[in-house]
Amino acid sequence: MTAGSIRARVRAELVDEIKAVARRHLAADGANLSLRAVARDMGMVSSALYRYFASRDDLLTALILDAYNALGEVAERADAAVTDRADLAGRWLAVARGLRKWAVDQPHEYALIYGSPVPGYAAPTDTVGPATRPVLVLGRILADARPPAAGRPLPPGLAREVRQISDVVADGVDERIMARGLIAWTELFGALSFELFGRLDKTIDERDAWFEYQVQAMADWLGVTTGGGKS
Amino acid sequence: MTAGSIRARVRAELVDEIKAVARRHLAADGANLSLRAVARDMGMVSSALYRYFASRDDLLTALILDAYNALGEVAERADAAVTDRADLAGRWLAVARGLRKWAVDQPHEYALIYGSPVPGYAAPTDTVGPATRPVLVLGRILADARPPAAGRPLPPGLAREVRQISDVVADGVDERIMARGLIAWTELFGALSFELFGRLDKTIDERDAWFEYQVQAMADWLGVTTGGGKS
DNA sequence: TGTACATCAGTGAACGCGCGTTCACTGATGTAC
DNA sequence: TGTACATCAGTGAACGCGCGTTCACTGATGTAC
Repeated sequence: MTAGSIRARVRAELVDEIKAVARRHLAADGANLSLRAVARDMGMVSSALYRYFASRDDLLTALILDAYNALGEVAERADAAVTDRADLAGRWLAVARGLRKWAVDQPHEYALIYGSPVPGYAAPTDTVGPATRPVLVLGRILADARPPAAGRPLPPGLAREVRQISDVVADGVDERIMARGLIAWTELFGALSFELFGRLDKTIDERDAWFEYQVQAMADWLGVTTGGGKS
Repeated sequence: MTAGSIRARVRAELVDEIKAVARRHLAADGANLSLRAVARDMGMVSSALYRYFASRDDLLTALILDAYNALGEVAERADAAVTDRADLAGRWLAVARGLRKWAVDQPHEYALIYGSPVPGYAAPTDTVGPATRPVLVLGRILADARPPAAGRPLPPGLAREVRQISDVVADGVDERIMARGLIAWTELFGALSFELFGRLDKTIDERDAWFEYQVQAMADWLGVTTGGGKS
């Protein structure tokens, strides 16, 4: 290994450490993360951070990108871990549980990507790719499952758009199926946001059971029931 | 009218004006609202605001309370406007549309109450009442409708909690019905958050149609179908 | 109706703080010959 | 292997800014008798 690569490695490690410290600061400051506070925790002077990130927004963007990628990877791994590839309810549940575990473990990173947008911050275009990674997993499940297309037909304009999504993520599955998937997806993230943003406080303490019930209900509704219900 | 009441009225009007200006500032600053900026817009010196609000957090709390109440009122009015009280899908749809209209019209107030929690801000307990106002409307619809209880049974601990909710808001309706309602509710707010927080950008432009499709699907699923579907 | 006093709204200066970013700099680490 | 130079990491001071909150104050508006 050449000397140059050492410098590069140290640099990469420092970038990682800065991001780790910054992630810890998300809890206290939310999206108005303080560069100076991060520098203090790093034992550096604030201007030194500019060797690693061009601006505060750049650091924030890096955190956002990492969060999307982490979440995407969680979804992919959860799906991949289901050995019976035909068990669609199983795959949906595994992905849902994986996403929730990640979100509960790093609530502030979840808030960063699925919470209210940061005022004055515009995400650069290169966040688009990683942002769609989790949906790709949903798409793959639908594409493999091809559950019966049920429900109301979509109005033409909407149908076109949903089909476009389906073409990209779900191998062109019927738009009613894709719409179902997106609705279940919306419910899933709605559930996560309710739980993490405090809407369940003093109302539902049985968080695990409630989440489980919700995603089971959506699995049933998706038409991929495994018949595990008692009734 | 006595002179004292004039002073009180002027005072109340100023409080309202301050809140209105502050609401406008939510767009730019989000939850880290600047007292000084509000004072500037009011043509006042910043310390003058302390005649009306004890602190910045107090002003924020007032905005949050107003937002909850406004949303609650919107839901109540939308429900009340449906003349056929037995038309449960109609009532659900009316409430959903009303909530969405409000949220789309004042996205920053929506973000304030349904977005990521403000770091360092703890909502005082008197926000609890207004916060539940919208759910009460859902409860009343379920209580009037009593759709067939379908779906999986709830595990005992969860069933107890959901029943408690049902007792408070839905006249003790069966917990499976209440759970359905809550899931639909979660989907509804998930849909609003997706739309308002940018998750639909560059993916679904037909916002109205998509929202309509989603809440129709949930209405059908709630078991309160009016049979309007073509298939 | 008029006067004496109390209440209230708003001012302006100040405190102490933290922030993002720039810039000239010092030393150490790497590269080329 | 040794030297001359270039690159890079990190420092420390500074700029200019905005913030929430306190405090003594001035004048106007209300109240009591």
